[in-house]
Order: sequence, then C-alpha cells, then structure tokens
Amino acid sequence: MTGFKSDFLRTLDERGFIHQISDPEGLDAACVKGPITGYIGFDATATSLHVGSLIQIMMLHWMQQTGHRPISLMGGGTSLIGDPSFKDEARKLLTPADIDANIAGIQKVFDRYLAYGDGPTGAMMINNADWLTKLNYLEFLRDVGRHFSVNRMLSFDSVKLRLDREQSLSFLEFNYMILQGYDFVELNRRTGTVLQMGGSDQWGNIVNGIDLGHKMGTPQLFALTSPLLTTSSGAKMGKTASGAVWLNADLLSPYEFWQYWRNTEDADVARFLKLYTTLPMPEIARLAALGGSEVNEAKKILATEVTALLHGRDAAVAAAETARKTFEEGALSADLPTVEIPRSELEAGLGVLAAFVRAGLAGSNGEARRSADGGGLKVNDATLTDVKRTLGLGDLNETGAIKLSLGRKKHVLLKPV
RNA sequence: GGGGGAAUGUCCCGAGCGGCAAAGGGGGCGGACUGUAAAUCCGCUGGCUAGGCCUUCGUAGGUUCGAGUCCUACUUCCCCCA
Repeated sequence: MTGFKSDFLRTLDERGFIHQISDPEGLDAACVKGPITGYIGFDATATSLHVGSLIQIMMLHWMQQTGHRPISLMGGGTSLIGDPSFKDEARKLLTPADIDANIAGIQKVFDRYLAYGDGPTGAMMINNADWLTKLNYLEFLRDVGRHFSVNRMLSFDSVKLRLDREQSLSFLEFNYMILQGYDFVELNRRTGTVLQMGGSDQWGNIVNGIDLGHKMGTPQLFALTSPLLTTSSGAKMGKTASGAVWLNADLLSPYEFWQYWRNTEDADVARFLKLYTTLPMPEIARLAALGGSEVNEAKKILATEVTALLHGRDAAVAAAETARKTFEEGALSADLPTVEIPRSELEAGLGVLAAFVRAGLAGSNGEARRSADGGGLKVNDATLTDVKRTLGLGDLNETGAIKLSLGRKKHVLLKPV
C-alpha cells in the first residue's frame, strides 16, 4: 500500500524500509492518532552488531524522528537459547557472562541513533532477561504455552528447513519463537508497545507474538518487516574479505567503515542513501541522478554521512580526508590504520611476508607470498619483488612508519614502538 | 524393522581405476582495463624454518610398500520396501 498518512510510515515507505506490514491501514491510523511505541530485538551473539543490523537501527531512528517511542530490546534472555530460524544447525550455546559482555558492547552504538529519555518519544533500552530469567516453568506453560499450537509452529518456514532435512531441532531452540512472542506481549504490558519490527526473516516470529497477544488480551499489535538486504550483485550485506563489517570502532575503525561504503556498487548508491543516511529525499534524488564518474561524489557523501551517524561527524570527515590524501593525492596519510610492532623486532630485521601477516593484510606467509607473486603487495608504495628481504629501521619513511599495501585499496602503517 | 545410497580441500557446490595437496565451478583475493564502480580478460585460492617437510577427504580401527579410494564398526543425512 502506498499513500500512508502518518509521517512514520510515509518516511519508511519512501526510503525503502518496508517489506511487509501486518495491517497497514490499522498501523497507519494508530500512528496518526498519537505516539506509538515500537521495538526491535537484537541478539547478543557477538560483542558488536554489524552493518546487517544497521537497517533495523535506522528504522528505530526514524520512528523517533517522526514522533514515536522506539525501544531497543537486548536479547539477553533469548540469546541463552539461540534463534533457530532458517538456520540449518544449532548455534553454540552462550554463557550468561558472554551475553552480558556482548550486550555491553552492543549498547554503545545505540546512543548515536536514539535519544534515550523519559518523554513520550524518549527511547528505551530494555533487556528481555529482566523477565525471561524469572519465569516459572509450570506457570509459564499454563499461562502462555497453552496458546501455542505445535501443529502450527511446525508449519512455519523458519523451522521447516530443519525439519525437512530431518536435522534435529532441539526443544530448547523450538521454544525460541514462543519466548519472542511472549516478549511482545510482555513489552505491551510494561510499556504499551504495539509494534514489533525486524528483518523479513523475523516475520513468522513477530506474527506469532501478535497471535499470542490476541489470546492473552492485549490490544491489536502490529508487525513491520524490512527487506532482506543484498547488494545489487546479490551478496549479503556486511561481508568483506577480512570479515564482518562491525559497527564498534574497536573492531572496525571509522576509516575502514568509511571505505566499506565508499566502495558501494553504482547500482546501490541511491538505495543505500535512502536507507542508511538521513539526507532529505530531494538531495538524494539529486545525488542519484549523477552519472558516470560523478557517482563517486555521491559515494563519498554516502560514506561520510553513514560514518558520521555512527562514529560522529569529526571521525567521518577525518576518514574522508585520509582517503582523499591516500587515493587522490597519492600522499602518505598518517591516519591510515596502524599496527604497532616492537622496535627491537625491526632492528633485528623482520621478514616482509611476516610483516604483512602482522599487519593483518595476509592470513599466512604463504598467502602473502602468493599476493606478492601476483604483484599485489607494496612496501612504501614500491611493488614487492623480493619476498625474502627483511624490513629494518632503514625502511621507515618520513613519518616514522612503514606503509604496507595490499592491492590498491588496503593500506596499513607499521609503526615501531 | 528390512534394503540401497551419500558424507571430499573448515566459505559453498562438486569430480575423484589403490600412487592425491586431490579435476571443475561459484564465491573471495590479486593483476590488467576503469571511476577506489560494474562488466570483461588473466593469475591465485592447505601450512611451514619452502623444490624438502607437515596436515587434510564424517569418526574410530584394519588390509597394503602406499588408502579420499578396499574392509569393519560408529555418527549423520537421502531414497525404497514394510
């Protein structure tokens, strides 16, 4: 449906966030009537979220910007179980200590996107461990469990994958969707939440919560899912050679984060500007209209805006400047990713291949050797030809570091300490 | 309950007469061309103290000078009969 009356849905719609809504007219009407409360749950399976979650965070952001109250729900309780949806095997079980540490890491990011506070549109940070860990089993079965039809749960696509392949789906995992459904009801009771959002793979789990709400006497609840995001070439978002594109700066520096967006494919620029920046639509339309090599300007703006939201404007501008010096002037920027190395090792002479491994540009000496064979390694901008040479203090350049490059895009400074 | 088939390079799919570091894809990385894009072409895609050594084919044993390949047991999955 198009032609939403509420600012919230209109914004999400025109920016490409909407995949499915359970009752579009009903939700639209509720949004027009006054501030509503909605949430998205985040698994605590790693110490940082990655770009795959950014679209969800942006939905919460817009929710607040358009006059509603967003809740970021930490899955402290549900992560004890692990979401089996569309997975073909069980995840490793996390300990409560792991999960607490993960939540601590994840929370840091949200302050950038949401304004937490008590007002009618103040965001809330809630952990579902608050109630899930206190449940009494028999009580829970009688109050909540009786509303779930196993027949129906078995029919969900998210579990079918496992069942069709006759792979074991433990009772523990099977309960995940019940707990997620219960979360929705519990949040409604505690905060008046009426909307749960999430990726399209969460549709079944969310609708389950709505059904449970009906049976347990909540007001009408709503589901809204975002499309599963892939790049134009079909790759899942957030994967690079070196691993996931983390949001936390200690796992991926602002410069590297900026680079990830700078390298967006042409065909994705407009879509990403709408999803991941807060630039006004007319401005995005202007950038999207740029043709040929001019799209590079749009990509730089995309990279800077996305980075500014996450790491702050200063860090984004600095990243852009480092990139400009490195790529456009070919000059040496002291702000490139830096790896420190004991001065004594340099004095003793460090094998070049080992140096590239230390810098994180190669996984092993063999890999570094192959890259060199292909002409892909550079030391201080000179192509490496002798893989047996060693690096010493004499290789330090004017900034007191050694610049190691893999390909044209990846540069690391090796700095003695 | 009975019968038949399958598990391969820790990214995925997939060939593999007892001599195999193991065909071929996809993906990824690098090079050329460009615009730090896409498409295209080329190279690489177990580890190491590097022409020699070490570790890999579901798990554990066995046969053999030598096992991904043959035998036994186990695990998991697929198909057929009941």
